[in-house]
Amino acid sequence: MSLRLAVLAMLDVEPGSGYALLRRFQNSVGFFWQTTHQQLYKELHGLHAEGLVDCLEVEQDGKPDKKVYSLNAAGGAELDRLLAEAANPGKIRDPLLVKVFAGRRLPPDAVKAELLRHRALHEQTLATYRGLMQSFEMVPAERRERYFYPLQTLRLGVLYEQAWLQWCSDVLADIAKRPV
Amino acid sequence: MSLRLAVLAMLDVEPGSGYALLRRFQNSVGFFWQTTHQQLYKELHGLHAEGLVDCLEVEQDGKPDKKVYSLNAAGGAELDRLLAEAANPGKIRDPLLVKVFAGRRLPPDAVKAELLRHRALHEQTLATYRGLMQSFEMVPAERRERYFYPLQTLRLGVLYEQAWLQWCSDVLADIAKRPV
DNA sequence: CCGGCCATGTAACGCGTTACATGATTAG
DNA sequence: CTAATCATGTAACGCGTTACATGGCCGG
Repeated sequence: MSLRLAVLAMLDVEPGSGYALLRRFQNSVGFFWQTTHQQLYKELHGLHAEGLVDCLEVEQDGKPDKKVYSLNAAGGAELDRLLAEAANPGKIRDPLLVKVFAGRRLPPDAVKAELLRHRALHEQTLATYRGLMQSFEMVPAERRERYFYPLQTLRLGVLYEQAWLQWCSDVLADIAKRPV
Repeated sequence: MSLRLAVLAMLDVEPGSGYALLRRFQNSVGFFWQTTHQQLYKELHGLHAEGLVDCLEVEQDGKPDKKVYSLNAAGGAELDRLLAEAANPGKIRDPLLVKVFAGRRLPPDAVKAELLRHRALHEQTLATYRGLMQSFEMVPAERRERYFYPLQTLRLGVLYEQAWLQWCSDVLADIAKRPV
């Protein structure tokens, strides 16, 4: 149900076409709840069929026509209902940990290489989150209140990536210390 | 493919029935790659059909019969092949973040309550991981080498839960600081 | 007697991913 | 000329979850 919640929340902020929503998605909620355009369109169809969103077809010149979706009263109620439901924490699900678990079977250099690669990837993601957080700081103070909660989610992203970086470094250090 | 990798890795350590594997799973790899008995049995059937594991039916008295699976040469080769493949980092996927993202629509107390609940859950999980790490310390030094890699994965669990705890506390503090 | 453990499975459904498909405009 | 952007969709497949199903043994 989180995709539905995410879509309704996006539409609550601002109406938009599936395409536009997807791009907004990928630069915000998408960091901690991924989706594809196929799923998004399907969800929008579903929401429309249930009467939770309104749809307006807009003709454009030079660009394909689009369908602009917006939240209606029923959709707002549904959003509030979903927000009131308790959610369980998501669980860790990372292929790298499965590989490291079985690391004994691999030559140490292969493990090291993979850890270095992942550390670099996590550094990149961390930089992305930091960049986004900085861009929030440029929002004028009177409008910053609107972005209070989205900003908080980014803070988790930063802590999350830092934890992974720390771990990659720790494990690399431990491997180096091992008797050969 | 991570389930397959995890199953092969478990069988590499020690053969066992689907049921026994599941329990071992839930106290080790299962922390960062979840599965259910249904999926496990399916995977074992598949591995057997592909000739990657051997299966021995064992009759027991007082208990139902069981099928003990063990890794064969082909399975070992497959395991090494999967281990050699590069894996991508898993992405964050947590409903709580979706909710917090849309937090504006909720009364602050509801957000606080949910954060407190999640903080308690993460504290529990952290305690579990810490307990498991301690039990590793009791393994005699000469056999500890075998558990080097599994122990490393637990360290990530600890860092991960600590990051979440930190975040819950940070957000709660920030909410408290806000102008009402 | 009831619930939990041991042990294995089938079936239905939904979510997620990948591939396939179209077609105009614009920037390099 | 090529690639990207805008814009929407269908189809197939596999992974994951939940429910359903069975049945003996053991401890409280």
